[in-house]
Amino acid sequence: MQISENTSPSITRADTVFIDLRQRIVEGDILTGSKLSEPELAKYYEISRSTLRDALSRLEGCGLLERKANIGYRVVTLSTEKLLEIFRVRESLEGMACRLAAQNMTSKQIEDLQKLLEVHNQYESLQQGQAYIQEEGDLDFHFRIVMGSGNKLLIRLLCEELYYLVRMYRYQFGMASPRAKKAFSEHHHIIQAIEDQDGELAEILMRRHISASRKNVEKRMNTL
Amino acid sequence: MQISENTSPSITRADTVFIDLRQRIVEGDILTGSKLSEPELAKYYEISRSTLRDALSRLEGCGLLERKANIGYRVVTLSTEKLLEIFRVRESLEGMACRLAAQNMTSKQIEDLQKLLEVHNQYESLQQGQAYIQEEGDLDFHFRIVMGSGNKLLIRLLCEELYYLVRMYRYQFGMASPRAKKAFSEHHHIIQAIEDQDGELAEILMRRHISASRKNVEKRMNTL
DNA sequence: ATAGGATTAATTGTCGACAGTTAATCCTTG
DNA sequence: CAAGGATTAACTGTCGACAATTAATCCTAT
Repeated sequence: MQISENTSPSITRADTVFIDLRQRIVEGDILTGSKLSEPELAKYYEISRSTLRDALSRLEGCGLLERKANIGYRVVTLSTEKLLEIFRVRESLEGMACRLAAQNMTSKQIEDLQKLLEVHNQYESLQQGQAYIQEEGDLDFHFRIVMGSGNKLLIRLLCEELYYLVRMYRYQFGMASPRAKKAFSEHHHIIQAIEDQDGELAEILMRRHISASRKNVEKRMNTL
Repeated sequence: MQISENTSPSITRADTVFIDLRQRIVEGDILTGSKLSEPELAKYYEISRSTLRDALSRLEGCGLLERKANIGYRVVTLSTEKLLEIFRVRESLEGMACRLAAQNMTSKQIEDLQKLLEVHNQYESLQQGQAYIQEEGDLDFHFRIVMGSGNKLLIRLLCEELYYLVRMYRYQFGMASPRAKKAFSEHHHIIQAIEDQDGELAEILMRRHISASRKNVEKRMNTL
């Protein structure tokens, strides 16, 4: 007898190490560009190298590690150029996600999204300029829209891969954007377009929203 | 003394198995949805399970295999729904790639692309309706534009991951499109926009080009 | 003293074996 | 004879060890 379609959540040692390493890399606990010593890490986690390598190969699949034959794994290096590349990809993918979300999101999902934004608004009025919470909230917003697209490939590419890189940049580059107020208003307009089931407009607004962030980084880059 | 920035091409056993398995999966030699037996495959390639698992984990990163804990790897199953999802992602990503290509491609790259199209044209006039060569040529065209974007993240996502899935669908679904002539003319228009460095138009044309293919599949799906 | 090369150490790639989990087989029972 | 459960077999997860490659150290020679 089949119980359900449940994806057996049997957790393995490699899984837990994978998740822990991912967080340490994203938060900069393991330094950008640093080489990972397999014996050292295996000892740290008290696991064998085989298990560790299983976790490492998955991190490579997420784009957080790079590997060279006979040399080993390194944490990816961060650069403004790469960050701009990420913005371009996000602009296109999230634009599409937003278009699809406008077609596919249920009214309950939209309602939840609106509530989320109200919560963020309160935080914002409480702690003016507190970039951290705000930025995390921003990613929550984008996350939900991607989920709302219903496109599993989009969800995998963005939520399970690219967003970890994005969070890595925010942790380590300190993306305290001066666009806080504007960004909030843009979020509201995006939700409105989704509520109106206007996919075309929703895509345009999302692309502008992300494009503006990119230009903001470009501008700051040029003033340095 | 450093010789160069050369990415040491030291090939490993896992590399060769990875490449060979990828081809066998794409071409359907290993059946869609089938479970991979690690002992069996290791015996086939005359390698240990460790080495094999290294190759398998990389194939999972490419989206060609799926893995469940304590159960193993399976070849991804193909479906029309998934194919449509791929088209949506391609539409957005390749649209952006085309926009960037219009800004960044050198005149020599553009020239080569035009020559490629001429070659395809000759093939087409020679062998009317020979879908195979034509479809491969189509992917060549798209491949070069993505490369021309200069965005390494885009290149990785499309050329090193998604395009293998696309080729897999073409091999196994037999995507003999009735759009041959139209597609050729669309390619010409796209190149023209790139040559004019009109990124905005180039993106629109590429998106329409891919969207038309998607609609073609949707139409055929509804008639079944 | 330094540059170059040989030797040593350390790290990654690969292997085979055992442990834990899942699937298959067989037996029992209603 | 079918259904359920216990037993067996097979497979994946994990481990430690050896081989091949890379990095570090030391020695030699100019």
